[in-house]
Amino acid sequence: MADEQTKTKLNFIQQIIEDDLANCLNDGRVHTRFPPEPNGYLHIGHAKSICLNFGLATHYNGKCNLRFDDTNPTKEESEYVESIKEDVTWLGFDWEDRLYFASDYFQCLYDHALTLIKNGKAFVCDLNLEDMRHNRGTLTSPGLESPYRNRDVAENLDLFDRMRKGEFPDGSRTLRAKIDMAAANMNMRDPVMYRVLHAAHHRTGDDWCIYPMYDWAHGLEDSIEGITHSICTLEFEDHRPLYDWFLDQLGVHHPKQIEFARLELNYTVMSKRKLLELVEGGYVSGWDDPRMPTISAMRRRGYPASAIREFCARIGVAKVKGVVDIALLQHCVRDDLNKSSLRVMGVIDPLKVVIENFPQDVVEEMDAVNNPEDPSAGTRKVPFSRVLYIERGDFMEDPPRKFFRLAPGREVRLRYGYFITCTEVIKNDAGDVLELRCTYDPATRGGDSPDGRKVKGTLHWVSHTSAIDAQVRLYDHLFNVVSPLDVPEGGDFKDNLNPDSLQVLSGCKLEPSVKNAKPGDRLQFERMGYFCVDPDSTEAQLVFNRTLTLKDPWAKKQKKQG
RNA sequence: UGGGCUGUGGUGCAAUCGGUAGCACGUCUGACUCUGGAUCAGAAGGUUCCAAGUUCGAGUCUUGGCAGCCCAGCCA
Repeated sequence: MADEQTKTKLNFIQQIIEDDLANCLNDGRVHTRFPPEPNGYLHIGHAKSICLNFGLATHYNGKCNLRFDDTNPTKEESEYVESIKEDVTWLGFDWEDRLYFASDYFQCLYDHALTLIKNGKAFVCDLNLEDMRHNRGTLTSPGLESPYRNRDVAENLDLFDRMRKGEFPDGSRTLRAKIDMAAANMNMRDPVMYRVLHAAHHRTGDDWCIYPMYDWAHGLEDSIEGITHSICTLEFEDHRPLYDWFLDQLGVHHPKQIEFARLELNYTVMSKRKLLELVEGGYVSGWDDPRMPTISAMRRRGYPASAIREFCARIGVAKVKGVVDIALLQHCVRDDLNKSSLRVMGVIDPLKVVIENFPQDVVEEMDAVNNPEDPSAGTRKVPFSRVLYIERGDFMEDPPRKFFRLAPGREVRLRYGYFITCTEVIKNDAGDVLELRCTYDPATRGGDSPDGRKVKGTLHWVSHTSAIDAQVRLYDHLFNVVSPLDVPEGGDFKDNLNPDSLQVLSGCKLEPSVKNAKPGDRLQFERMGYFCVDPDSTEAQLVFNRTLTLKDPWAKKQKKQG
């Protein structure tokens, strides 16, 4: 697989790694990991982390583990584990035989906790949630030490053992690290290491009724796996001293944690909690609704993995929190698809055209180029006949200046077909255009005029004789504002949902060559954009998602003028 | 009236030992074209958060401010 990271200059993480390498740290080893919690589907922000961690590993000839951080059984499910594995693989990365789970380490973590207790560095606390909160103090004032803080080792050992055996109800007791209730860093104020939780775990079932907290588990997991560089997001900067403390107390392998800014994209939200809310509230059809910023949604929509990787390489890595313009992602997708997509003609909003001087029962086979960017893609035949369809938007009865397409009395080219001239407009009583009558110039077969005559417009079209009916789903931003989370007092981010983000069109007409398209296949419908066959397709009807439109200055101008 | 982190064109990133700000996306012009695509050529856009200092020279160093983000879950 192409290593996009080699193309760019060193980012600050690579600089740190190269310094470490130069100093012979970790025997020259580079070992990273991608540690998702299986409580939701992966999104484009995770793709950044995945590309970073796996990319760094391949770049430095190291390894990258996939480890599920499943320390909270109340939120985690196997469905998420499976989707995450699928997404990482689809993105093009391989954890080989290094698939791990935090739950694999529960016993090990427990034993380490025993060590801390024996060394007087951890204690069982009987404070309830409210009292503990109260005793924690505030950002500007120190906390109060727990009255249970100085229990002796034997009692702590006994109580912790009984916690594990299930003698105490949820929330009644915790195991806490004994650090410093007056620390300016809140994370150091005797943090909870274990809580009692009588909940079934997706992998360990009912084996445990106490579960380790993230802060206790995470750094140790990295240590156990021999991770050299623990790359995580900015909000864990203040947690680093705590991980350092645990690791130093235990005297175990000590990875170096490096924090970077997570990806934010405009016109969308990136929090798993909010995405879950959209899914559960039925605002979208599921985690893979093509409007979602999830990897599975992008895959379904037709974004190539290579385009996502390229995007992740281009946005760079830094500690500055920012918001990337979704236009950059779209640019990467277009750039990728432009080179790789086979072209085909499809009319999304059909308008019937009758070529009056074209013979009744003749069907001609026209030669069409499959991909002008790639001659090796070859050509195909497209049927042309007396009755065909063009895009409704390609005709205007009373066109404005600079409208290059069809209008009464005007001549345009049908791509790979003939020049046609509109001679008559047939309307119903309401004035809606029902069909167009045209004539064609037989001398322009294939789309070139022997007399050198030029036309301004070239239209795509589909022959009525062999058109395939399809459903096409058009998408726009899920939210209609740049920053969906910016809401007035009392507002909700869902108020910013774009009511027109999905448009479903049926009766679209496609050229016969797409007949055997399979879910996941990507095509360009000439002039209309890139499309991808949706899994909802049936024998009876193909369903296409529009991945993206082509760049369209005309449409943009129209939109600007309202 | 705590701690941590961060401030470079609209946006995202660059700028080796301090050497006079560059790339990409976006925007706007043209050219070309059997996709109003692609491609090509060009333009606009920056007191590098502010101030003082060191220096021949500061985005880079020093000091002092200011602003933004994160932290008070038995979530991760």
